Amino acid sequence: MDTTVAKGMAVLEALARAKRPLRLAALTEQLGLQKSNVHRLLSTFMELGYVEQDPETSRYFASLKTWELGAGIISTNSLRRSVAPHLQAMQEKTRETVMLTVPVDDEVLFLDRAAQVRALRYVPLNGTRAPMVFTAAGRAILSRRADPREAVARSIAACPPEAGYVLSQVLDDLETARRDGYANLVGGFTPWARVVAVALPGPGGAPAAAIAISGPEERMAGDHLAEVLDVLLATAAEIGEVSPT
Amino acid sequence: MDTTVAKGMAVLEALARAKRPLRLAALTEQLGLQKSNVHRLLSTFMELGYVEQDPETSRYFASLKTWELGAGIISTNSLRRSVAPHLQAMQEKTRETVMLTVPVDDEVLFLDRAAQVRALRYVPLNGTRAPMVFTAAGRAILSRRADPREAVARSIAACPPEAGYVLSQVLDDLETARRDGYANLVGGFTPWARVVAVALPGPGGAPAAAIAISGPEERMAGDHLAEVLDVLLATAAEIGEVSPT
DNA sequence: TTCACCGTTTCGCTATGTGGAACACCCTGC
DNA sequence: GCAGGGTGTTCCACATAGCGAAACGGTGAA
Repeated sequence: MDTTVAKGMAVLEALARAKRPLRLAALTEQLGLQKSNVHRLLSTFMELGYVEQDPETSRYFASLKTWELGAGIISTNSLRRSVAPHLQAMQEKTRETVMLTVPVDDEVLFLDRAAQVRALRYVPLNGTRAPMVFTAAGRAILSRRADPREAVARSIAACPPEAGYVLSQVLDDLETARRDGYANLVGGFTPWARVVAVALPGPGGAPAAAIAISGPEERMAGDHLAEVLDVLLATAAEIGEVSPT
Repeated sequence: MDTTVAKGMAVLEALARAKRPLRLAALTEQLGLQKSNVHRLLSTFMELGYVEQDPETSRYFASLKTWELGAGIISTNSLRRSVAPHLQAMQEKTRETVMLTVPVDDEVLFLDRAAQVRALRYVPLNGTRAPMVFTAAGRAILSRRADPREAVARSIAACPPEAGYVLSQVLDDLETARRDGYANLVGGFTPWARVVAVALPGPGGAPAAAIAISGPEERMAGDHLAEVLDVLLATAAEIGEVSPT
């Protein structure tokens, strides 16, 4: 284990997560490292171009080069590339917001989305995470897992207590989702919306991703909801098996 | 200078840039490092979650966690956030592809774009770089610099020789762009397109970004081109000064 | 079977990063 | 105006953490 690299990545992560430039002191405290240590790491990153410093406030922030790093990955991500056109098609057919997510250790990660421009701000940004049971996509994935009990319990613990999720109830919901072939959630991570989602199997059959369609609760009902579900399930069948990387 | 971190970032960068998982041997050769050294760095990154290994081929690739790192940055990038709505408006008015770029050491970095779905694949991906003089956006920025001669020369050297750019000619073009208030380029980084671009001033007046509109050469002419230019210049005026971070 | 190449592991050496402390520079409030 | 606490930055002796040559074990081709 290369501790210097680990510390460095912790610094970069902290800067990337922060909404605004950070003081050196804030970083050292947050990371529990030595002042001089953090300072040298920051100097190194600045020399490499990954971090910049506001000359006035001498606060540090991650540069666009750090963004480039990730942008290169997502552009070659085979899952996103293969599903993207289907997302577009679904969006055009339903006129609702559609999303692609993948499971990452008890959370779902929002990978891609397609939406009308005006609706974009109501959708989680690409790169955000949410507890699995807090989203329809996560529930669709869990409902396809062999033994989700443990993961569900951990995931519930990660949800805000106001959600009031209890294990038995969520497990029942998952069973329903399993039978129906899709998950249906209202009042989760996007409180204003009803979201329906279906898991995409990876090689071996285990769920490797999920596609979801989201809309205002009052609109996601009746005939329109039925139509949305048709599109969702048909698209999932069309995509078939995906490769998780 | 923290050499371990520098080596680590070089490894991550190589993995992120690669289109497919890389062999250990390929990495060591490409980076000129020791086999065991690269191996330990990779192990560290795997432990941290930034790198994964294909269990069958034992090839290494950067994980989605690496993408998350950058995704966090761009979502809070004030330049992109403030310009994005203007990009959308320009796209809707002109029906052409519009882009936002920033200069990064003699290159332009594509930050954001708005396009009709079908046209998306003809546009550089977010996160791509191109030599400044090879793009209209870069030329718009250079034309607003006090003394671009040196940067222009370096940038020409970075262009493919087939482009056949010569210093005096490019400097003339820049002078024209300076007079007109916009750059106009055909046959550059996107060979099939005519691109017009205008620089956005940062605090202090130095150009800090550029917005560009791109379309097929035959369509970007006559009245339509005039209209496109109107929209471009009006939007730039509307945006005014931007903050470079 | 042999050979060549690959990823992985080991281990002694020393170069390298460590962290405590001192420094220089604001501010702010007495 | 001057002491005080707060910055970010620099310094340096020490020991540890990373280095790299070499050996190992597995796989596939000749």
